[in-house]
Amino acid sequence: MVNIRQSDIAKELKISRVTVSKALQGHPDISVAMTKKIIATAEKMGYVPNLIARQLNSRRTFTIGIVVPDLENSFFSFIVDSMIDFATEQGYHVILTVSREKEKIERQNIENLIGMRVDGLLVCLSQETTDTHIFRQVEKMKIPLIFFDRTFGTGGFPEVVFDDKAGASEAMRKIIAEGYTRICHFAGYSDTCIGRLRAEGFREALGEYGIEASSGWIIEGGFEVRDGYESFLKLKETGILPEIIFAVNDRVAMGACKAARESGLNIPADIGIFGFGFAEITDFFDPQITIINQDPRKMGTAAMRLLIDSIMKTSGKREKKIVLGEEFLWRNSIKRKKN
Amino acid sequence: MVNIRQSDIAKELKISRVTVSKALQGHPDISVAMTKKIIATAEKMGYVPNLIARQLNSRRTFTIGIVVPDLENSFFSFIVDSMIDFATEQGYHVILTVSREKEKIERQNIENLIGMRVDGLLVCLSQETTDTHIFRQVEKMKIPLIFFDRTFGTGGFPEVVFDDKAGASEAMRKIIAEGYTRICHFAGYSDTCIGRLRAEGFREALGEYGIEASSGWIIEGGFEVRDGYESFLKLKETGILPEIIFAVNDRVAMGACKAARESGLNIPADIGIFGFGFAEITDFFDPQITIINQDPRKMGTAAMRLLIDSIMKTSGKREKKIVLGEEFLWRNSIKRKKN
DNA sequence: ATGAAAGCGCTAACAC
DNA sequence: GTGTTAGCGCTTTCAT
Repeated sequence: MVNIRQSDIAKELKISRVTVSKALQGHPDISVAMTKKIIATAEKMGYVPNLIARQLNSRRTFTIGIVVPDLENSFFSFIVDSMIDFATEQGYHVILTVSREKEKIERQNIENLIGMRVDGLLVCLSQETTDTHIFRQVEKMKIPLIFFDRTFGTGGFPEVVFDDKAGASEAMRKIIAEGYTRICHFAGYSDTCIGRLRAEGFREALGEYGIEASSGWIIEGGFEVRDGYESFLKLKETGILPEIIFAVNDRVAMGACKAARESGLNIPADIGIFGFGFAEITDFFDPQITIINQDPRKMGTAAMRLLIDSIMKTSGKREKKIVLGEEFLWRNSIKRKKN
Repeated sequence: MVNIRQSDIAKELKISRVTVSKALQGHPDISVAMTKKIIATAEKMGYVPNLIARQLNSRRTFTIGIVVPDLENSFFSFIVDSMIDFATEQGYHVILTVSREKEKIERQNIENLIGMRVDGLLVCLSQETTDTHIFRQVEKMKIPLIFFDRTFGTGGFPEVVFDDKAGASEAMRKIIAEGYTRICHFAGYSDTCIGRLRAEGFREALGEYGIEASSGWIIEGGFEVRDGYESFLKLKETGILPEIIFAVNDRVAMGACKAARESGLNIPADIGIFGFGFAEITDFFDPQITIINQDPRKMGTAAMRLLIDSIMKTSGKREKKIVLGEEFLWRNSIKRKKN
C-alpha cells in the first residue's frame, strides 16, 4: 500500500479509527498498552499523518507565507534564512514566494498564499507596489500580516524596519567627530523611502555641525554596483574630490571603490568610503568597507517572532512597529584620524 | 463574514453549492449567464477558494518541498531562487526548509514535507547524511524526489549534478596550454565527493601532460575563506611557490588571494589563482577570480524541471541523472601568457 | 442546466 | 477505555 491511513491501522488491529486517532495524539482516553500497540503498528506500516486533512478541520495550517522581491539579493536570502530558522523552531512551515519586484506577481503570490490558508503573512513590498487592495482583503480575512524592510509608510499594518535616517545621521556624526568635513553622498533614488531617509540623515548631521554640503555632493543614482561606479565618475568630473564618500548601500560603495582605484586613488589613504550594508557580504571585499550594519537576521527573526506572536493571541492589538537599530562598524575603508 | 465559502455564495443566490462549485471551475454544465452571475457575487463577497479542501480530495497539492543545507550560502539561494521561478511559472508552490547541515533536521524536514503531501521533493543532502532510511520511505510513498548538487552517489534516485572531475581537468588543460606547469591545488576534504572529484581532475590533467605534482602541492583544507588563507600560509612554509593556485572553490580562492597579498605578492603578476565558483559572487571581489563557472540557476531550473516532469508522467522511469557542464571564465586573477 | 449524495483523512463531541 | 456520529470545504459521480 502506498498511503497508509489511520483507518488502515484500525482495520489491521480490528479497532475503531477513532481509537487510532486518539492514541496517535497521546490522548489520555486510550490505555497505555493500546497506545503503544497502535504507535508500533503505525510505525511498522509506514504511516505518515496527512497534515492536509488535519489542517482542513482544525482551520490551522501552521504555515507562514513569505513574499520577497528577490532571493538573489543576499540581504533577503539572509532574512529568509533566519525567518525559516525561527519558524521551524516554533513548528511552522514556510511557503516562500518571490515577486521579482513586480506588483502583479506579488498580488498573485499573496492570493495563492491566502488560498492556502496560511496562518500568517510576511511581506517585503516590491518597488512597484502602490495598490493596497489585496492587503485590505487580507485584513478582512483576519490573516495576520507583517511588513518588513519595505512598507507603505502609511501604517495600518505592523511592520519591522531599520532606522535609516538615524543610522545615517549617527554615522555621519561619528565621521565628522573623527575630523572629516568634506563628505559627499552617493544617494539612491529620492522617490524611494530608503533613498530619501538616508539622504535626510546625511543632511541633518551636516546641518548640526554647520557644514555646507556643496550642491554637487549629493549624487543621485541607483542601488547597484554600476551606479556607484558611475557616480564616482560624475564626481570626478566636478574636479574636487571629498575626503569621504557616504554610499547609500554596500553595492554602491563597492562600485565607488572600484572606480576610485581605477582613477589611481588609494583607499583609505586618498579617499574614505562607507555606507549602509551588512557584515557578511562586505567581508569578502577588499578593503573591508566601513558600514552602518543592518543585520538581516535581526530583521528576519524580529518579523517572524512578531508574526507568530500575533497569530497566537487572536486579539492582539493590530498595529505595531518595530524599528531596528544599526551598528556602526569601523573597517579598513576609512582612515581613523584620532584613536 | 471572514471566510466566505461556496455554500455562502449558494445561499446568497439561493442555488445549490454544487452549481457554485461547477461555475467557479468553468464547467460546461452551467449556463454562461449563471456562471457569470456566480463569479460576480463570489468576487463581490470576497470569496477565496480554500486550496486545502481542494487538495484533500484531489490528492494533489501542487506543492514542491525543497531541502537545502543553508540559505546563507548564495550558491544555494540562487538555486532556490531559480527553482521558485520555474515552479511558480508551472503553477506550483514551494515549501522551503533548511537542514543547517544536520542529518536530523533534514529528516525532520522531509517528514514534515511528506506529511504535507507535497507532490515532489528536491533535496540537497547535508554533509552529515549517511542514513537512507527516510528516502526509502519517500520511495515507498511514490513521491518523486530529485537530489541536486549533493547525492549519495549510489544512484537509485534521479539527480542533477555538476561535472566536477571534467570541469577540473578541462580547466587544468587550459591553464597548462597557456604555458603554466607549476600548479598547486588547495583541495577540500577528500572524504567529500566534491573534494575528491576535483582533486582527481587536477591529477588527471597533470598526468596527461607528464607533469609531476610535488607531493606538497595538494593541500587539503576546508571549503571556507579562512581555509584558503591558512592553506596559503602552509604553502609559503614549503619555501617554493607555484605559478598558479587551483582552489577547490571561490571562497577558498578569496582567502588565498588575501594571504598572498599580505605576503606582498601581486595577483596576477606574481601568482595566479583560479577555482570553482559562480559568476555573481566573484564579481564583487578584486581581482575578479578566474573560475570554472557552475551556474546555480542552471542547476535549479534543471532540477525543478526534471521533478515536475516526473510528477506529470506517473510511470516515467525513475532513474535519471543530469550532469551539468561548466564554463571556464578567464578573468583578472590569472595572467594570460599567450593570447 | 441544476442538484443530491458521497467521500477525501482527520478530529471533536458525545455516547456506550 | 472505546466507538459512533458528524463535519471541516470542496469535487465528483449520478439523478433529475
